[in-house]
Amino acid sequence: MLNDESSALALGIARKPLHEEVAQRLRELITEGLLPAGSKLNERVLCGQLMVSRTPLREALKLLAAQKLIELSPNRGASVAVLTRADVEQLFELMASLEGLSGELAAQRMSASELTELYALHFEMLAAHARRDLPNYYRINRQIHELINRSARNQALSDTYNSVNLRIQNLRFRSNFNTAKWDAAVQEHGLMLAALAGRDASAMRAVLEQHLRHKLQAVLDHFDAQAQVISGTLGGSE
Amino acid sequence: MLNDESSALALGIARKPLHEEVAQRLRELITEGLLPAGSKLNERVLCGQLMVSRTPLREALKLLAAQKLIELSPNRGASVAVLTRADVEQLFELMASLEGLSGELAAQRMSASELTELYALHFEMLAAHARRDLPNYYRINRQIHELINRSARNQALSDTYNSVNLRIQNLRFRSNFNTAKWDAAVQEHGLMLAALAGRDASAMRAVLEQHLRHKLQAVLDHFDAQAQVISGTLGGSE
DNA sequence: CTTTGGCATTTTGTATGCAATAAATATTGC
DNA sequence: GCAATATTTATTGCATACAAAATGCCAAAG
Repeated sequence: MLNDESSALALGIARKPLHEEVAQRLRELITEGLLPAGSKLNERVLCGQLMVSRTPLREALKLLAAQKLIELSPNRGASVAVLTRADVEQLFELMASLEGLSGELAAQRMSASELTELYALHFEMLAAHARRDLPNYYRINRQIHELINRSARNQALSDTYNSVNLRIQNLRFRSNFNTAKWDAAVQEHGLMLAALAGRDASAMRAVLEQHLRHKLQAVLDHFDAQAQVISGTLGGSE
Repeated sequence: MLNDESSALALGIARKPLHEEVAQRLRELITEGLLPAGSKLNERVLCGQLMVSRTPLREALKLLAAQKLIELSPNRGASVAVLTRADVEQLFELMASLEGLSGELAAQRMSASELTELYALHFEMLAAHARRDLPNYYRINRQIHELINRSARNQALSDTYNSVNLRIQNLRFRSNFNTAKWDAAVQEHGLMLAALAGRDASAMRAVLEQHLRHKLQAVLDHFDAQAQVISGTLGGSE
């Protein structure tokens, strides 16, 4: 009854399982912030909004819970995962190591054509930076890190990286981003390219780990500022 | 930090969701080798064996698929994940980095009492080694690595470590284990303790990464030997 | 006024039924 | 006899019904 044929407009082949589509959509809603951290996920309501029955929805929720994007309490349903300050620090600590390994391996394994493509992306990024075009900067930045990841030639690493990245992605978007930090980040990207071109694996690791440390600092600054705002809401002038 | 499992004995009436129990049981069956790699998982059959209906079973399967322990093909069901040689190399490459980070952090953060406990476990392990008691050696060895992990004070790291470890655990159990390699492993454990006692984070990382490289070699030797056996089955004497 | 016990409602957990897809088998044409 | 196709069978995907648990409400006792 709820099976809508209008969405199956493809050539009949390659239809993804419904629970995967649901999971993907929910992931988007969470990382985009439309489902804020801590918000409760009522099954019946979500079924209505996503136009699916409870079975695929519940299967999707199990998936997201395994990725720690949501939390499931027995008999009390699901809610979007909330990250404490400690969680953020730990996730970035892990992420720094993963990026470090990724960069190290990429320095050893990246092909010439990949390096060429990376240079192209780098200059695109410089352009976005010069224009102070933040959305494009983020987009290209992500492409660069994806390319480095691919060049590391380690699927398990990429999967793990992406999984951790999902959990902190919404924070990264919302972090403090003053000009000084931005300039520093761009400069670090220059060092990354130099390390990769020189096949200097340890230098690459060092640059990426520092890159992540700086990013953590920006995120934590924003985190603390938010906490300040929330705790000061009662006394604040609104 | 109290998790769901550890607090289960609080008031006696904490029943775990069925899909979690099913997932745990299936995980055991896979890592123990009772469900060998590549074997097909028929839902109806498993329902009969585990005495549950299809709904919690399917939810459990989604969980295991997210952890890459099984693979789901649309409309064709689930099968236990098969690791290629490349998969094994990549998983160990990642694992080495995770263990390295874990050890590095543990060297900085391990408490005195944890270090004491680690020494105790170490000597127990030496005893098992002296007796050539492999099962106990494995058990204590695992406890040691768990303690190091706990001492790293990073839940996200521990979770990731455990997730990756699950995928290669069955291989580790079945790897080549001649006396020379065993002795070398025990010696490396001695170096680990020295590094931890001396709070030498980088030494700790180095030891653990080498430890994993050696383990990979043992696993790959066994992997290749198995491949040899399988490809030679036709010409072998039956 | 607070607290406690029980009822009603809501929400989650599990089982089952039906439809759709893929695999296996039988059948027909050559 | 073989290949291509129709038909049967088995298995997964999805929806829904029913059961169990939790939440909220309200009244009654202290």
